[in-house]
Amino acid sequence: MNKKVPTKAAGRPRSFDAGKALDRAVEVFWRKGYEGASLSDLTKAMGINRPSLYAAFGDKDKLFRKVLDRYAEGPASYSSAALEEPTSRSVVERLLYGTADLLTSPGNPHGCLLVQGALACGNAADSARKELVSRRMAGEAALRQRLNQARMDGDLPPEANPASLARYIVTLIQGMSVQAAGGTTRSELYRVIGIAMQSWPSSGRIV
Amino acid sequence: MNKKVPTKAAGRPRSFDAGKALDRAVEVFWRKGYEGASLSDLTKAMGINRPSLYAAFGDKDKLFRKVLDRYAEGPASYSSAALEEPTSRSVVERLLYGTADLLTSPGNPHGCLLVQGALACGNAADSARKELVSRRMAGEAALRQRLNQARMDGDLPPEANPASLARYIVTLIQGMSVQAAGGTTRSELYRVIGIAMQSWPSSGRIV
DNA sequence: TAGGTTTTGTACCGATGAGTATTAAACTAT
DNA sequence: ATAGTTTAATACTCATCGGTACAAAACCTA
Repeated sequence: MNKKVPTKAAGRPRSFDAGKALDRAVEVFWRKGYEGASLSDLTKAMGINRPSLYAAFGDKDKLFRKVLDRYAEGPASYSSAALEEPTSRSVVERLLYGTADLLTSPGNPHGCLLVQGALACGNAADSARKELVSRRMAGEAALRQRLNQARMDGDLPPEANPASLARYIVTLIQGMSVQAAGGTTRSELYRVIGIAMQSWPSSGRIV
Repeated sequence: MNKKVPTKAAGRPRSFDAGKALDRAVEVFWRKGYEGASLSDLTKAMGINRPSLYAAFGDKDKLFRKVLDRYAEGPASYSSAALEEPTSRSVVERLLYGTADLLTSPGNPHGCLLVQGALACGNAADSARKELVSRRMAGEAALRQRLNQARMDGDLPPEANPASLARYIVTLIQGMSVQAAGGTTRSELYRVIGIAMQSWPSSGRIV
């Protein structure tokens, strides 16, 4: 009954915006990776003290998961949205160009959090690394399913291999992330995409 | 004059094989990255004590450079060798398949040291990160030059863009490295290469 | 055998890592 | 006002980080 307005919970009120703080954490993990982001880096960027971080977000690992969720719903939201494009070609193009834009957007670290977060690391970060592997695989699976449906719809030729095509696109995306981390510009990535899309079915050849 | 045989330098002889120890260090950095590889990891794998490591290889950063050199001359030597193939197409195919093989070779970490070494990291590893960016760029430049020459030789059509083609191939290679780190198998990578090569000039379309 | 030189092993250094105990402060409810 | 509850800030914990001092050991030359 009294649920909509949360009745102003008791106790000292939180003096910071948890959402804003989480956004700052996203940026730190994005630029430095799980292992390279120290709690001092995080608390400094978030503008809060260490115990506040632990009270609000749990330990470093839990904070990282929340950061990944936030990333998926924020900067990387184009990714799931792209799957709703009408044709397989437009799905893939929106995915590729959207990625290129995100990877080179000024004000953000140049790279993809799911790749930069942890590729190779020490034991302490291994849980985070596995989480990233799992999320990358989930993204690939979603694209594969979308391409599978496209083939059933006749939007891709019957000889096309949705699994391999999805992997091809994801491989490009992850490669672009490494490229962007090394300073490759947006227009350079666009040219790579232009070449890559020549392999796409229905523009001529198939797989 | 007396230079060929080094006259058995004075002092207590080194009790380990520096080359073998370096190979172990390659493996550790390859699997854990610069930041994730602690000196304890390294000395343990190399079978030597900490002061021996510093005496023989310098500090962690210097050791890492030596590891990168060793990697280039050893596991990644196919890379420079590929540039000597007769046609641009065989250059690129040898590069791609050689990479897929290295990335999925049993007994080695699955991934490329130049990518796994450090993508995003804390301040302490930033020098290593920059070194890797520079080495990746050097590899791309070498391929670009080779493709440039191919175009001048008529081995690539005059409308081809060697810079973009080189970047496309390198992007694929780096993407495959991320894929391999996530468990993608060799045959799956082969299928990606098969799709990717459909974009290559002289098999039909151009750029 | 004695002196000089280099490596080895142990034990340490200060700095920083993640995580927490504790008390003061700021709020609500009675 | 007073009690109960939650957050805030300081200051700490212990483990590990990269790097090194020091003395014993193992070699060469003389």
